[in-house]
Amino acid sequence: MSSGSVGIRDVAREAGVSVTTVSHVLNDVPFARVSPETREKVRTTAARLGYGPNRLARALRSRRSGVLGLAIEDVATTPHAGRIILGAEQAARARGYALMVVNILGQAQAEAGTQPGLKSCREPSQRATDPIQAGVESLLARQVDGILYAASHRRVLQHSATPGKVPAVLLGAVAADRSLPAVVADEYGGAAAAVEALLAAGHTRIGLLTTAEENHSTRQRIRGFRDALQRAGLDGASATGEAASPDAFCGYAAARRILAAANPPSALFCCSDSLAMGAYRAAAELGLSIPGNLSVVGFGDEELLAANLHPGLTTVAVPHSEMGAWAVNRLIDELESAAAEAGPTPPTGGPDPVRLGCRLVTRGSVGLPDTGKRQP
Amino acid sequence: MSSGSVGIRDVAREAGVSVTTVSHVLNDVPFARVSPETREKVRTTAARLGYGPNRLARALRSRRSGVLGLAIEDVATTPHAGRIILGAEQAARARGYALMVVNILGQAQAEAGTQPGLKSCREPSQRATDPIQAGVESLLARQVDGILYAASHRRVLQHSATPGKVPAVLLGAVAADRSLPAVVADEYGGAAAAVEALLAAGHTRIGLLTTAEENHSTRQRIRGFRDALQRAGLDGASATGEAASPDAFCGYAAARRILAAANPPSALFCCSDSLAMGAYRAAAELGLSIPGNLSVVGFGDEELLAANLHPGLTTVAVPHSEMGAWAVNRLIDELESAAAEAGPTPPTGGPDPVRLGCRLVTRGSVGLPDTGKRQP
DNA sequence: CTGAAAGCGCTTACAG
DNA sequence: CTGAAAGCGCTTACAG
Repeated sequence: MSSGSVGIRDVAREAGVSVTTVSHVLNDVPFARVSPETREKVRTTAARLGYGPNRLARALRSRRSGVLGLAIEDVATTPHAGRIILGAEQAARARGYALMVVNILGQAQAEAGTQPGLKSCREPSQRATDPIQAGVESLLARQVDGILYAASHRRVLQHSATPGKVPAVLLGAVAADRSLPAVVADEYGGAAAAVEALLAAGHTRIGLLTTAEENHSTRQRIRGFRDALQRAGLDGASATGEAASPDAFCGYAAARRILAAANPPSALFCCSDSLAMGAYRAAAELGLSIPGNLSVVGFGDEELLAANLHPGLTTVAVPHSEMGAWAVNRLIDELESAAAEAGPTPPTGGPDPVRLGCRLVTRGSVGLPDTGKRQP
Repeated sequence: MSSGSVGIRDVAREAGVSVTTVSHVLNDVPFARVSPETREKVRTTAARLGYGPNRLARALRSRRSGVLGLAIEDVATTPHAGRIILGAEQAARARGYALMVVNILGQAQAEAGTQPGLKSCREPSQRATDPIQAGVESLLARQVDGILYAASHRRVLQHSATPGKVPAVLLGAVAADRSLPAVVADEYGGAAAAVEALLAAGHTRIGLLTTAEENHSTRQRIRGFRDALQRAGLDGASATGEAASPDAFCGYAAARRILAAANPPSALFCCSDSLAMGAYRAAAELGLSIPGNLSVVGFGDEELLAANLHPGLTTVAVPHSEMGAWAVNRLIDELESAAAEAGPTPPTGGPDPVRLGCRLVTRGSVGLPDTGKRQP
């Protein structure tokens, strides 16, 4: 009904005014002088008829579709995608925009090899085969007002000549030339917060369970871990285990190595929840109870893992939903300021991406250091 | 560039023909008689100028936006949403459509209480507060050609006066009056397949680990389990454990009860991967190795859990991506047949939803029955 | 304070 | 085989 066949012309006729006036009133056009009585009449008539504007007509005429395009990598394989979509869609709807979504396939794997970019560096003839290019272009062809690009793992995106002529914001990635606004999670700070919680509980021997994989996220988490320990006057390099790959089994193997050492740590900071899951198994096999004999902190807050482990895993949550909302609001701000003033696009927020804080989610895996004697 | 400022008029001028002809050629209008030479000239000119149609203008004129609306429940809290979006978007793009996504919040919880419907049964004044209504209406206001509604847990949706005047397809749910096409997963068959794998391995004492929660999915899985056992001449009611809630901890408690019984089963069919995770812990505590002493099959194929458990969990995968694709294709078929013929909408596919098969994903948790003596 | 008119970029009868 | 013209439903200068 709200998108029924009643148009602005019907409202105008019923209210006894011109379509111009109806348009002015319903859109609250700033400089339109319309008497309060007329406004009221138009409003009630529109409501009575169940008038809803045809967004297509409006978009065509005003050259603004009110639609934001979200290009998102590996929507089905990363559990984060849903939260980004949630945050982005809510924020968009709250400001009167809609979200069009395209999936960018296979970036998790592609990343391991060459670094694909927002705009590929290959010859034009191969362009169509670049999934990023293809996805972004299908959005552009739909007249979206702006684009959000969400990378599944943080990395640097080549994008030379912006995705098109529309503004864009990056999530979980930065542009190689820093020309695009970007929002990332403060994983460094999140890791530090995790360590600080361990320190606060009294731990002084804190091990690190990480993966050998070269990855920006992991590096930030390790740095956050090391720096937090150093600030506390402790050495972070002692008990480190590197899992061959970021799954629980490799985490298990690495954790066993750490815990079998001469002076094993009383707590473990794990660079992912999967690794932490492996640490749980290692602890169980070694007869160490969590958190009685060993405290564990994970990273990622994957509900499915963290809440199902026993005891529940205390872990660092990445603010995906907030990142989605931030990116949308940043994009809309740019769109609307550009529309209001013919002035140049506002500064993109500087060369550095905005960092949103990671929250420590406390469940049951952190306790006091084990003071007692352990079974030999 | 493809959505640049070059319009059909530019192509027409350059090619020395009318806009009508350009439109006819580029859209392959069936009854348009255009000479091959002219066609060729138009095509090359369009390509040379980098012409891309303005979808907004096309949509306004043809009354078809080429956009499908996907209303999806609990996108951030269920791990399935991403796969549905993936399948739906891929299928849509392959047929020239785009996907607009809105999130329907809080249905996982709402479901426990009253059953919300596609169209709520409350007074009109409260409508705006119904999240389903609000989401679907925001899609309709955007002139989508059709709607996909994806429920997070299968249930019956009240929808009396269809979401609007556009066709709709349901995913993981059915309409109360069966008036809408719907696609669901064949969870009954999936459960049966899991049991059959266990039977094939030689198991005859197969326990059931389920939850007390009243839920359509769970009921189907239980029925599939029971019927498969019965077909094999076995009794499925013997070793059953009901977890208070569907998480790993309750699964653990229930599994301990089952396994502590006098004549414990040699295999366990679990109605979810989370429950299976609990079963792993129970087995470990009882000194039972998987699959040496106990075989386990889960349901859901949650990568994060199933692949991280040790050994990997053999489990039933729900075809979310295929459901998304099926629903999109069904919707587009309806849209396009309605456009071609003025004839009535084709039958909705009968009163029953289409059931897509669930695949058994084999990892390492199923083995031969334990023939040997167990530690007392 | 209000309205007549142009036009966004297409598609679609319709005429020839 | 091809084209002139109307019109989808709005917004936006512009005139009064």
